[in-house]
Amino acid sequence: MRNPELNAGQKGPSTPEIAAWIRERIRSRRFVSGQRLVEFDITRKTGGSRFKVREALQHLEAEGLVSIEEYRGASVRSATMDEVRQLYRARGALEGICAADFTRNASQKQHAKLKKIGNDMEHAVQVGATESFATLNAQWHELIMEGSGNPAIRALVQRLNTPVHHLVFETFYRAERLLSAIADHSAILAAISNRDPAGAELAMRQHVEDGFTFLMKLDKDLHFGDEAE
Amino acid sequence: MRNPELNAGQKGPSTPEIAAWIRERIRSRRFVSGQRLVEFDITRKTGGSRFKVREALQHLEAEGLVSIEEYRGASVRSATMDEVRQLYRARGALEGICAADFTRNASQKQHAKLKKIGNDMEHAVQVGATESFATLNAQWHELIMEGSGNPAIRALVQRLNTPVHHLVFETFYRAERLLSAIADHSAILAAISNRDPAGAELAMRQHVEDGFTFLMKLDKDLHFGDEAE
DNA sequence: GCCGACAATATTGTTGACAATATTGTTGAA
DNA sequence: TTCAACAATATTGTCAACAATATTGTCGGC
Repeated sequence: MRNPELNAGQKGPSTPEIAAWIRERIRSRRFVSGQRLVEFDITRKTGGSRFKVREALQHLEAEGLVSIEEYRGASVRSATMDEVRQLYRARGALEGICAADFTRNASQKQHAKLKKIGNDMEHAVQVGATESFATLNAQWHELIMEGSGNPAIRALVQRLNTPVHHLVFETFYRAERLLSAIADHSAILAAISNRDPAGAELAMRQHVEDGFTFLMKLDKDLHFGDEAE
Repeated sequence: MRNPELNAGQKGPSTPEIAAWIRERIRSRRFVSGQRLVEFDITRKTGGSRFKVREALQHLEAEGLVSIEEYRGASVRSATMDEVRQLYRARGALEGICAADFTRNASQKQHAKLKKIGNDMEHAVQVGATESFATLNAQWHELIMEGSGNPAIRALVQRLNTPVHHLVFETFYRAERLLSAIADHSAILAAISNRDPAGAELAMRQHVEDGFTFLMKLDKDLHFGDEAE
């Protein structure tokens, strides 16, 4: 148990690598909400120096993933349900814009690819391949943001997603949601194909906000009887 | 010239204070785009230790205001015009959402205050009080985000604004823009008063995007003949 | 005079030690 | 037993010295 899990050559991992390591652990729920992130532990487990670990934590704080208190160090930040609602509202607006801009700016190739991913997703649902559905879904949304010519928004949305990932993950194991997502995607694709930016925007926003509604229901089921804090 | 400009008691300024000091200088164009921020200089001028200066710079990097390269340190990041366009597009979407939500959620008091600030702005234009117009304008937009019940979006927009502040600043010295902004605000207020969320959203988005159009024209005038980097 | 190689300086990255503070454990009395 | 005061430990914040790298200045050859 002495060897670090992260080993980048001789010199130890870089600050971004450490940040990514922590981020991944938060995503995968190995670091849970509220858990304190002790510098020394991370130092040992990643093999990075304390200085770099500190830097990494600073970055994560700026991203909103952890919160740092004086003399108490960093801990995993938990988004309240209301915060998640706000973030989803923002995401809906931003991805809506991207859908509209995709309609205007995307290349023929990107249009084709979007259609293909959509088909693959339908197939994944029929087969029941949940993980590949999740991957495809992420690709689908990424593609729309990419084709819209708005890398800045894309980066923004990526950040918005991070603090709520654990919940999103659960979503992909519910068949109802999968089917409804497929239907939404078809509607969005139809609007895009019809060169209807406003329609695409509206449909996309609805899709994202429905995602939140579903999430909220799910959360009620999962954390039934949890006490706060 | 030996005394630091920033003096917080005996122990020197804190990390956030240093960050704010740098931020302010970038805003006011005393640090211009591309300029390198040498740690030692900032150390001397603020009175903070190098360690804290470093931390402050890290924070600013995460905010997107400066970029840090290995062994070359921090320099003021310049947003390209296309980036500014994307940021404004995002801002339009987000503030649009806020306008719609303000219509639904804001208190009577907030409605009244919005109206009052609007009147004050008109007055400021008539008198030609540019600075107070700028302040009021910021307050006006803040109030809408506040009354919308979306603090997360508010924080997001605040970030979006920072990297383009120098340009925005110039805007407030052009009478045409001031008048057009007043007109936009009236339209937005009207929609809000009529309890028309969709109308408010549309008007707000248009307002923000018009701001960008104006900015772009302005930029062409100002940097006429500038060579790129 | 102009250009490239080398030396000198300046600047940043990193490490380790120490100080300040919080957290935990222990003791003793009510 | 239970609680508060104190001591011990753990953890983070800060600093100063050193190493690595970039930038600038200088010299010699062409």
